[in-house]
Amino acid sequence: MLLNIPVLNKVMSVMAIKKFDVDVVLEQAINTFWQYGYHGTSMQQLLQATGLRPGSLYREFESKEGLYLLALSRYAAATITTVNTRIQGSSSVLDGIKWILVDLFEEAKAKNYCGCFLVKTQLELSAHNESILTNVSEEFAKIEANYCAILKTIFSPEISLQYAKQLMLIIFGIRVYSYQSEQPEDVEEFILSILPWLKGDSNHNIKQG
Amino acid sequence: MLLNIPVLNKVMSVMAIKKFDVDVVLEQAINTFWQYGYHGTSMQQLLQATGLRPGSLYREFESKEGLYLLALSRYAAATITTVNTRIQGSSSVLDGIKWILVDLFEEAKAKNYCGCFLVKTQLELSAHNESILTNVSEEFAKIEANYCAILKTIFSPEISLQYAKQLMLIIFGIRVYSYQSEQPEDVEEFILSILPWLKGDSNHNIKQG
DNA sequence: GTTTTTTTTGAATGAACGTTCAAAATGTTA
DNA sequence: TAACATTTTGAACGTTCATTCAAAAAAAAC
Repeated sequence: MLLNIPVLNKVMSVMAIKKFDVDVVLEQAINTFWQYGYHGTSMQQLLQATGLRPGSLYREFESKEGLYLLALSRYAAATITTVNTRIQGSSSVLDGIKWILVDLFEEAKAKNYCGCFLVKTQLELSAHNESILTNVSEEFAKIEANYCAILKTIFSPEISLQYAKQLMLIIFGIRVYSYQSEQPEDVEEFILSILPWLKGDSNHNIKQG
Repeated sequence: MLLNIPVLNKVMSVMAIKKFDVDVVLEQAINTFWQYGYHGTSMQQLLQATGLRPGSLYREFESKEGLYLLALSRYAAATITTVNTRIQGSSSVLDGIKWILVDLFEEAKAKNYCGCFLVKTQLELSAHNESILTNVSEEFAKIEANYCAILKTIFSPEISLQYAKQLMLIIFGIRVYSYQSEQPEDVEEFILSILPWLKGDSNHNIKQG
């Protein structure tokens, strides 16, 4: 007897099977929107990128905006996952954060560098679309809170709040500065000169200290 | 006898007088593009904002892109002017720079905060329009060079280059971070914690020192 | 195998887009 | 005032936009 898992049950009993994979389509939509922006991407482009026909796309995502919102939240979730994976894979929290920042600079060397999808959305739609923008703000808040929680494992709550704010600002800075061709010669040194507490070699900021 | 100033001469002898002031129109175009972006602004909006008719606008600026390019370079020029005015009006170079940064945070409290027109252009059109983008890159280079020249009056050339890069990155950071509602409690302290050399109370970085 | 349910198709829709240009208006010259 | 030069007007152009929906196809149910 089959388990009565709702999704599974639905697939195996009532629904006709879809030809396309929603996850794949969303990934393709992210890449297109990320590169060209909301107003800069036409439905034509999205249809070509996803291989869907208008009817299928609209049945699944309701509208261009609906598709954008889903793409955006998926991107945001992936961002936090990437951060946490980096931290867990590092020998220390501070080392992990440092590498996240170095990675951002490295990412910028790619031929089709796109910056940050969330930042681009924030700037492009700040005067336009409220429903998308509240989503972006929430995602930024989540990301900052995530950094804060990470920092709290080694710093006091007050210091963690302060450093998380610094981190967000620096990340935004890197995301925009990276469009310019000339990067600092020694990226790591550059980062440490702005965020000296990443060195972790002084102990005057250690938690409860 | 009238002086033979070319522009004046042209106006008073050959040309029929225009009803609109190009400077004013450009200012209105800047505000519209700045707020809604290139793709997010329609010619309809521009016609309404400037009060011009299609024919007049196209005769003067050739195209939407032509108008955008002029608006952009005008904005960039104003940016550098603002910076230099601030520096000249301050008791010291470092104080001037500090106030420029504080001003950026203050600016963000305005109801219709628009961020930086150049940054928005860079992000929106990075995958689209080359002719506009090369302009943006050049303007950023000019702004960084201007900061560098200012810093060279008190620091060594090497240090000035390094600090100018830091400044640009932090300014980009502020420009994006400011969209978020919660600013640091003490903005000045926040700035000094990221760019401690702005304090100017240590002398280990002084020019030729 | 027939019925029922769901998905896909893709031509068609009306609206909005950036742009044009002949005609009218305006200002200048003689 | 007549002839000329320049600017303004605004309806109209062809294109592209996001979106729709009746019909066809496909899968599931019985």
